Amino acid sequence: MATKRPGDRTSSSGPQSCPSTAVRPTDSRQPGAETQETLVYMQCCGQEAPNLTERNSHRKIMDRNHQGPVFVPQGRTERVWTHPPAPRQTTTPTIPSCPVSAPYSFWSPGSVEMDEIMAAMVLTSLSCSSVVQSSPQSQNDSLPGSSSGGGDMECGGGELSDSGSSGYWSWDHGNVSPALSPSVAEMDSSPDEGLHMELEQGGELHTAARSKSSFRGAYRCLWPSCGKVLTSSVGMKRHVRVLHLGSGSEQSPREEDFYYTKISCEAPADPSPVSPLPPDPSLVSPLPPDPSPVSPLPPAHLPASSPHVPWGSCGSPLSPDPDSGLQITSLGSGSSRPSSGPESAPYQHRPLSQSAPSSSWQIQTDHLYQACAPLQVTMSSCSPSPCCWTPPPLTVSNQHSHHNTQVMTGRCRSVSVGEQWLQQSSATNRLTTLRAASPSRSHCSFRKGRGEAKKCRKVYGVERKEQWCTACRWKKACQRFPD
DNA sequence: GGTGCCGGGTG
DNA sequence: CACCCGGCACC
Repeated sequence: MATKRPGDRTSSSGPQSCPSTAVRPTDSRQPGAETQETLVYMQCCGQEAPNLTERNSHRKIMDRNHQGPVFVPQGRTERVWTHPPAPRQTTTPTIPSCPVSAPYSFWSPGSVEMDEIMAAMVLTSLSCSSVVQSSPQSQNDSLPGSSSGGGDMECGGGELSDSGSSGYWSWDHGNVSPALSPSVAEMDSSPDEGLHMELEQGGELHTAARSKSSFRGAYRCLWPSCGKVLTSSVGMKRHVRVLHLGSGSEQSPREEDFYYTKISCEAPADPSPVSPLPPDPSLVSPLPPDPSPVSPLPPAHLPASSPHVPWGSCGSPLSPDPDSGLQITSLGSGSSRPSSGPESAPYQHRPLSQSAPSSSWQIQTDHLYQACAPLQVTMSSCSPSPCCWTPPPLTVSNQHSHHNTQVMTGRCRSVSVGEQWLQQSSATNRLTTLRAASPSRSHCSFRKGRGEAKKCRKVYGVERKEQWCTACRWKKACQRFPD
């Protein structure tokens, strides 16, 4: 019943999810995610991360993940959840070198502070660099002890990233540890990752400290809630294949190309904190790697893009950043979508190689699609208001997610697209998504604005009812063009 | 009023 | 389940 639903939302999602969200992103909501993040940050900053014990284990996992192509979402989630306790561990390390002095206050005992700190850090990092990467394993193993907090960061990032959120972590570390010149070691050897890029970035960042803009070429994952940025195409392909397409078996190698785009950005000086390409922590992949990317949705970019918001891993929407959307958008089809205002963001992202336009559409659609599902999940994880586009149903740990998942999940996958529709809808969808994202969690919801969604009825018309998806025919939620 | 979809009914 | 439809929220 309609009435009922709304109620649910409010009760579960609204209040609970964002208790005091407005102010602070990380609150009690999701202990797991938040804590984790916190942890990561701390470590990164502090580097020494005394608490590594737990970390280490995680790292290992991460490392594995990095190296190994296969990520198990579950792993991520679990890890994440496990963390919660960890934060406390962070003792008050004396971390002198962190550039970001203010934030560091986190050492101080309140978790709350931690949150704030995190937020600050995130902002900082965002401004500094957009590009991130999952870090290589090697560092992790070696441990943070060595001066580089970077290692930890990455680790943390890695995990997250692996899980889907990774990207942003990485950059965080970059930002965070500007002072620390990331030791070369950090960079690590794996060619896949395109570490060298990091190096450069790191170096620049460190040197210039976030203030300047460093140019980088990187590959950004276009997957809806994943904003992961890698320096190497190979690494990105792998990322896409593993995390988004599934173990990568089915898809033709080519397919990955559609899911990422090359970007060159000048970072830093970016005034807008949010904008940086955030690798969306959110995530990713739970969706079954559907080989055929067919989903009507336009690039979920928006949501994805914003994801950068570190906290929560939510993708983002905290602050509805138009910026984020930009990047992704571009790739859709260069020609077709000029760029909506927001898209024109400061960063210049270039759609790289997306070869066939048509394909790109599909991809986008998929993203959206997926995005939907994930969203719910994300929300849960995201602490603050934002909701999110994140992903993995796996993570479902929250209240919100429950219902969302149920609903969304179901729909996610079926779909064949009405191409035409896509184009039109894509634009609209985007908007929709944005909206949804920005408001608080609730949006994820089910009933979305009517006007924007095109369903079978609109697409095919009543006359061609045969072509409607069964759900539409039965007056159920449209499966073909899910919100 | 048209649409999208939940909730419920029937076979 | 598949197939329908009443009814309601949205637009």
